[in-house]
Amino acid sequence: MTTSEENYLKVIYHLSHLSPKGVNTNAIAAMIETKASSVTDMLKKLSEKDWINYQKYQGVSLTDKGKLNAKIIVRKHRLWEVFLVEKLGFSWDEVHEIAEELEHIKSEKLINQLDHFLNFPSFDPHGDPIPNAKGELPNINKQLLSEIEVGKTITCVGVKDSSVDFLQYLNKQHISLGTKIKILDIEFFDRTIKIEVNNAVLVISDKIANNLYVK
Amino acid sequence: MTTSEENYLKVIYHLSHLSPKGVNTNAIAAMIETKASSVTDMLKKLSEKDWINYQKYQGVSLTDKGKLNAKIIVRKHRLWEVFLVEKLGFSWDEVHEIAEELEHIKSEKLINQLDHFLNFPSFDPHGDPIPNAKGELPNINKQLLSEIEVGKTITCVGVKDSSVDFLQYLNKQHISLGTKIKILDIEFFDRTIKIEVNNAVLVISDKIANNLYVK
DNA sequence: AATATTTTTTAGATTAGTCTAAAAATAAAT
DNA sequence: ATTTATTTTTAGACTAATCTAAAAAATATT
Repeated sequence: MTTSEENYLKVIYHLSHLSPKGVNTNAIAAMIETKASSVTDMLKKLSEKDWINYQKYQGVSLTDKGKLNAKIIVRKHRLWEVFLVEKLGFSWDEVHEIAEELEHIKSEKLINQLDHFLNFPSFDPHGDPIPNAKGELPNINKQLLSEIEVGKTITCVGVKDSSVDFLQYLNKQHISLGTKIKILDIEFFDRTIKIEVNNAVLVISDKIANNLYVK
Repeated sequence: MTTSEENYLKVIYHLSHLSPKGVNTNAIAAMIETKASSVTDMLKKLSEKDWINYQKYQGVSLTDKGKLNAKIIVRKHRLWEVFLVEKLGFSWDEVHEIAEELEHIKSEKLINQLDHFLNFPSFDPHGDPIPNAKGELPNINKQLLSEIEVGKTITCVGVKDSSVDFLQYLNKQHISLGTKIKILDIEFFDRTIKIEVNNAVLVISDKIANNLYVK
């Protein structure tokens, strides 16, 4: 499997959660930052290898084989992210790009030894679940902060948007995984939320609340 | 710098120690496992970028810029090897291939943090010196076992040939870095050497003695 | 239902790295 | 000093992954 093929599988895997009935060519092109025509070419190749179900103009889905391959890549990506943060002292907003390269290193033994070395973590530094060696995902029960009612105190367990910008916003507010948050008030007009974090009061937008997972 | 370019620089760096007056096209081709014509094409490109001194039919040498780049790749390769052995529990005969991939991961911060995490090692699992971030190599004083005289007791500090076959031979004989070896006798006829290792007597060939570094 | 818009695919070209086969230069042997 | 052998380079072709431009299919709009 080439690096390029792996990237396509991974992107289709992620997009198929948003559009379960079939992933569009243009959506893939946007994620990979390439042209739709390049995507079509690759889809034919992936279909040839039986990793995706592809019918012209119909959108694609992963086969079982393709899904397992995709999960193994996601597993590698997330384990390397844990390594970078836990062992090498990187911050959670610096690791994605490096993990994008590390995820393509081939050795199966490497990744299983790494898993062991890291003590078989279930979640990466952004709270995303790490598939085990069989591709199985840990159970998760988490909600968006925007779904919590006034008065409740919850714990931050993940981010939906793990862009550098959002992560750095959270750094600035001293919000990280494990941070306790109390919902003080929700403004009806614009869904702005007043919260208590680290013994301080903070007002956050709808957009923030829609990208923070809590439990 | 592409992975392929990095591999050429690395190979030229290693070969230039064996043939300091200029590295031959065919020698490079043999190491990279490619054809001489492919090497010629790449030499033109590397020369274009000012990483090698190249004149048709004359053999090549690295420029200062090229040498520094090569050393950074060697640094990465050897640091990853230390990581694999020290942290992930790999054996010294398993790490080369994986490090061949890891050495091409781009982040400079990554490699410096890894260096720190590993406690700034000076030598890799085969006893080869690790360049520091500036490309400087640690001082080494080592000799081949074949150069030691009868009666001396020395310590194994490295291997010249780090092929899987040789390393596994050493595993079988329980010889590793740090192992003490006493020279009991040298057979004049075939340069076979009788040694004492781990409280046992062992006879080793000329070829073995020519590939073990000791101090 | 016909037309316009968007999405997707095809056709043909490009680039990096490789290859084979043949030509040219260098080195070795008579 | 020729001839022979070896090494290196050139010329032209191939593959994977990409691109642009145009055609075809699907979807949305009137």
